[in-house]
Amino acid sequence: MDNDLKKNMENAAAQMRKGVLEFAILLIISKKETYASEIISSFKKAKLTVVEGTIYPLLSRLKSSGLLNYNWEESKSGPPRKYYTLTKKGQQFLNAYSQQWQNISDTITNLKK
Amino acid sequence: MDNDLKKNMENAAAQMRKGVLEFAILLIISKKETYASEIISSFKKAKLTVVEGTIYPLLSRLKSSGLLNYNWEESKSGPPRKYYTLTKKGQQFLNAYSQQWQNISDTITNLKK
DNA sequence: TGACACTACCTTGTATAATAAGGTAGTATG
DNA sequence: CATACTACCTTATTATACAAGGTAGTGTCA
Repeated sequence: MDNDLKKNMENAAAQMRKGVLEFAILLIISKKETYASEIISSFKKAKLTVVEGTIYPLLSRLKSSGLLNYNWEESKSGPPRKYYTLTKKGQQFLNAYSQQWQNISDTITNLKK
Repeated sequence: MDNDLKKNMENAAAQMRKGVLEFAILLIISKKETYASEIISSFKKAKLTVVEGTIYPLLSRLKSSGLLNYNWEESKSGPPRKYYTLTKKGQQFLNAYSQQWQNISDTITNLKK
């Protein structure tokens, strides 16, 4: 069925997103401190769907691994937000991630030839 | 601990590999028909470690999803090999994968700015 | 010919993690 | 004060990478 193919492809896309998710989040936070809901919106704009059930546990993981910190900040239009920032360790980690990304990206480029 | 950081980074690298694994395998097979052990060697050369326990189930999955076919061929130096080829559906799938890759790759590039 | 190395296949059990679904609570607004 | 909206978080399910271990064909050489 064509539907089958479609479903498989969505699944495949999801697979790929996963791998870069953590990297992308660290990248985003390194640019400016931000909170979960805003991150989700950013991804949506970039056409990379990420849902709440994915991002909250992930941010918690990164926090308890010492890559992120957060502080509560009041919002003028809704409940308070957890603004995340990169720790020094998080920064080191992001650098390592960048290299990994480069390596994988090069590998794919080579395979395509 | 520094060791902790190291372990985390290896883990991160693994995460990233996962996402592109299926795509990379389809790419490799699209270039020339090949068998599991040879694919593992290819990855090793590209510094993307992949082990048997990963690749055999994955190839089976791709086969039963109709993306791959295989045929047994005798070897002059060892047991017979399962040579895999892309089906038409596999080819379509690979094309979709390529677009996905492009999208994600572009997104990362943008986030880096 | 029989022991060992090598290549190639495959399976089982475990751990991790993304996702779907559903829940709590603060703030704003008519 | 009811409703909408935003933002947080948790639980149960499912998928799957990997470590470890197993089977079997072929080659080598003493």
